[in-house]
This record gives sequence, structure tokens and C-alpha cells, in this order.
Amino acid sequence: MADEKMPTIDQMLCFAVYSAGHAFTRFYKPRLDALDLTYPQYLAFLVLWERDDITVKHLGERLFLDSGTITPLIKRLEARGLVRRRRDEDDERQVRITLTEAGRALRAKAFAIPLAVIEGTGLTLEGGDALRAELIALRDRLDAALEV
Amino acid sequence: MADEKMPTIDQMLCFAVYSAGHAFTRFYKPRLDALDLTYPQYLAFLVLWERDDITVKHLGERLFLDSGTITPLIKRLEARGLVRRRRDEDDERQVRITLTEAGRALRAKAFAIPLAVIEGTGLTLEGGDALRAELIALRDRLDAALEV
DNA sequence: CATAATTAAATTGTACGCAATCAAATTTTA
DNA sequence: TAAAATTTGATTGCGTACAATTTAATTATG
Repeated sequence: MADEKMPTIDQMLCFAVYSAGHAFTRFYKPRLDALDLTYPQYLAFLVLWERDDITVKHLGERLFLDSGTITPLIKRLEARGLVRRRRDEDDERQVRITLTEAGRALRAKAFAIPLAVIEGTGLTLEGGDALRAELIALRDRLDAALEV
Repeated sequence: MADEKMPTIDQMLCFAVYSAGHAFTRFYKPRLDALDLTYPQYLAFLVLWERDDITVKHLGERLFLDSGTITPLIKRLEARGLVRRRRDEDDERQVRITLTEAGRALRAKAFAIPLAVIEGTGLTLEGGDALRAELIALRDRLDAALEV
């Protein structure tokens, strides 16, 4: 005994999540190439299109990413004239991110993407919503279990 | 009209998968630090512990990763004496990966991990299995929709 | 109110992840 | 069987991810 306990990789939930995530990235790739965006950059824009003039910290919290990822990502977008970065006047530790006109205009070119993705998943709206809710609950439980 | 169509990031299934994947990585981190493995390295070992002496291509297919990711990952493990790489004698295009004694021994130290992770998910075995099956089906539909 | 503690970003270093390209080996086919 | 096509893995370059450290700014505390 003490052997034969290790699961096969295909039996593991974590790998199903991991590989499904990569599959999404692959699926998005040709659509996002048309906007010249990577998938994480697209996520950043989804947050920024929703509400502008947010801090690096706030964006990081929405995306579950830290400044080591956000800072260079936003700097690349700034270099392309899609966003602007400036220190908050009241608290200069914070950097606020705003969209430029070009960054705002990008939104129109992204309209077709969500529907194409829903189609790609082969799920109904209800099925997709249920799966999403389960994953969010799972994510939050994993993160909660970490803070001990 | 033509506006108000973009979903919030929290309404998107892809982001739920993406962020749940990162949450898994975070959760694994302290457990895998004890083995001095990253999460992708751990996945590679799961495949190799299952069956040894496989090609880079085979490992890549199991993990849904290409040679640009597999090659340096395996080379790092080789540098630490955990795996060996050698050309296949019959087809020298292929590189076969085998475990060293140290690589095989690592398996014993990993036994406790799966149970801790299941606990972290807060899911029953049945609930986890159902979620896993849905994600695998989703991944395969996304990949199938890509090959047009 | 001076100093300690905290907070927000940025930076550095390591490790994925993948597209594009390349080289070598094998297989096809004309 | 010689040339073309394919296959396999390695390499390069770019863009995440994240831990650890650093710097600057703000807040808490004696």
C-alpha cells in the first residue's frame, strides 16, 4: 500500500481548468489579432471600457494580477497611444489609468467577439452562466483557503 | 443602439476559467515549493510518473503545450538531475524523456498534494468530477471550433 | 511632530506560453 | 531512388505571471 494514489492528469480538476484556459486563449487569438491585442490586454480593456480612470491597484484586483504584470502591460498600451498613465494628485503613490480616444474607439471593433466566443463554447447562456458561477465560487474558495 | 453590448468581465466564462486557473496555481505554490517544482513542472511529472520514456511531442500533446514550452521546461529538470533526454534510436527526430531515480523518488513526496487540493476546492468528489467533465468538453469544443 | 509602519508602483529575476523560424531526419512520390 | 514534402525538436523573440526587493508617499503612533 501507500502506492497507487496519484491521479492521472486527466482526472484532475486543476488541469481541466488549466487546459481550458489555454484553449480559450487559442480561440481568442485570431479575433484579438484583428485588434492587435493579447488576451490579458483585452481583459484590461474590458475593465477600462467599463470604467475609466482607475488605479493600477484597482485594475490588478479586478484581474487578480499584481503590479509586476499590470505595469508593463499598461506601459505597452501607453506606448501605442491607447491609454494614459498619470499620478493621482491627492495620493501620488497611485497611478491612474485613463483611455485615450484611440483606446475608447477600440471598443467598437471588439463588439463581435463575445458572441463568437459564446458560439465557440457550444454552451447555452444558462449552461455558460452556471459553469461560470461554479468557477468563480471555486476560485474564491481556493483563495480563501490560502489566507490562513 | 449598437452600444451597451459588451459584457462585464465578471460575466465572462473565459475570465472565470482564467482567474480560477491562477487561483489553482496560487494554491499549489506552497505545496509545490516543498518539492521545488513549478505547477507546469508538476504536471509534466504527473504524466511521466504515469508512463516513462515518452517523446517531447507526446508530453506536449498530453499537456496541450508546444515544444517552445516543453523543451526549456524539461531541460531545467534535466539540469537538476530529475529527468534524462536522449534521441530515439529508430527515429532521431524524436527525443525521449525518462525519469532518473531522483525524479521517480519525487513521486512519494507528492502524495499528500492531491488530497489537500481537493480539500481546498471545497467540492465533493462528484461535484469536482462533474465540473472537470464540463471543462474538458468545453476545451475540446473550443479546440475543435479552431480547426476550420 | 518626528519616526515607525504601511501602502502603491516599479523593478528585477525566473519561468512559462506561443508564434515564427530553423535544422535535421524521415517519409512520399514522381 | 532523387527531390519534395512532412515531421520533430530547438531556438528566438515577445508577452505574460509572480516573488522579492526597492522607492516614494502616506498614515499611525509615541
